[in-house]
Amino acid sequence: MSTRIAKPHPRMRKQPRQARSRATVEAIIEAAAHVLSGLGWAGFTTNKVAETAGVSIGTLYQYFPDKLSLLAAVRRRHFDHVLSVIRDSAEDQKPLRTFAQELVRGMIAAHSIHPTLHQVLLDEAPGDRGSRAAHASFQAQYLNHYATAVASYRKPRKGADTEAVARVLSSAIEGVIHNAARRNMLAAPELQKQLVELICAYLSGAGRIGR
Amino acid sequence: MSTRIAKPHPRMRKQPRQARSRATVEAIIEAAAHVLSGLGWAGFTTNKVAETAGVSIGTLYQYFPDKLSLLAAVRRRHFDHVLSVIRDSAEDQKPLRTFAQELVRGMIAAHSIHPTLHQVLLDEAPGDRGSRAAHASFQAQYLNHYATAVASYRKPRKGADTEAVARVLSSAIEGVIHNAARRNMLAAPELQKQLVELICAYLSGAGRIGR
DNA sequence: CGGAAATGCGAGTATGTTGTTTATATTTTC
DNA sequence: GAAAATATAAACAACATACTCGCATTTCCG
Repeated sequence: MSTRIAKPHPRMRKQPRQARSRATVEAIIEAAAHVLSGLGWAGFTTNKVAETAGVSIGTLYQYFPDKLSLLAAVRRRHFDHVLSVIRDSAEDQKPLRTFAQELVRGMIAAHSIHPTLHQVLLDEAPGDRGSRAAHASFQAQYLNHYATAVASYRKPRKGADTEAVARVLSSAIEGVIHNAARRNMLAAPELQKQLVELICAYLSGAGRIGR
Repeated sequence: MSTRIAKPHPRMRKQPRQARSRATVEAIIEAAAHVLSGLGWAGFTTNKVAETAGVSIGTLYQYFPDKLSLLAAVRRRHFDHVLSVIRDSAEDQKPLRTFAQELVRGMIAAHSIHPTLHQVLLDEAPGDRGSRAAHASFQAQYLNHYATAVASYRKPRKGADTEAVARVLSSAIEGVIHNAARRNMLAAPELQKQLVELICAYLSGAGRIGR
């Protein structure tokens, strides 16, 4: 009984056709994000992901041809989420403080699900060879949204590069949130408040003496 | 908690007595920092460290009983360095902007040697079992120096927790520097300038409207 | 010198990890 | 009820790596 398993293209993953399998795939990606966030890239093993998803290792390999494609799926999902948060915060013309509050609230919420996922994705995990364009695109959009906000809330000054300001602002926010996540302090209201203060103070450009 | 029966961490298996061996040990620690920073905790192998140090693996194990003791040595050295930078920046009574400039310059310099070492040490590498007290002590001193600066430069306000402000400030600075290190942008003068701006703006407490 | 101590070497080993496959079992569809 | 889709988990093969051991080389010191 030779199983006539058609394996014409081993690099193509199987498409989930029934509802059951779609749920399985979703569970796998969710578990992957959880493992990645909790154990880091070093602890990100396919077996561990399958176990966490409550699914057999064979099932995982039925939908993801290899480890990296699974990582790519997680990355895609998370980046889409974060991008939507920034986009929503900066879409209308709001007062500076309102913008800051919504942004901070959204970012904290996004990182509360998988506290260190963002950092792991950026630092530890290997950049995807398969979709390098997608990664660059995310970075560009990410910065672009910040730059838009900076441009609209900060009066133009001589020698103040908007892009540089956007980079400093975004990395400062990320740093604070990442640090808080490491201490399980994301929910602290004091943190949220001070982060808003930081953003408002920087963008309104105070503290400039004799310059 | 009573006395935890931790087997004392053997710092060094053998004490270097001659000048040659002292140089060897130094080379090993330096190489370890380099590997940790460049390859991360996952790429931190004893063989790789020995190779980088231009030293045989056997020599390494003559002075460090195991991998973790080597990590501990790197951690000790780096933390001492960073602490001294903060201490020096905040020692005298200087104008806010001067303090910020010295702090930023020092931190950038400290991270220019091994760009991502700090982050790897905090995030990826396992917390040392042998000297958990030392680690906590570093964290405490680190925050304490920031808190001192915050207290002296920021007028007390109702409901503004000094410690929370210090934590936000320090993590924001770390975030910016870490991000810049990842892009090899640590040397950019625009970064340095904007980071100083951020610190001054936040500590001078501008941007507060109707509160 | 010259012997002893200190230092350095690096192939080898033992032990584990992990991505992936495969043969088989169960569920869904028609 | 049969074929297709989906799930299972044991097993494997390949690789990685922390650490040891026997020996070579350098330094010390009378």
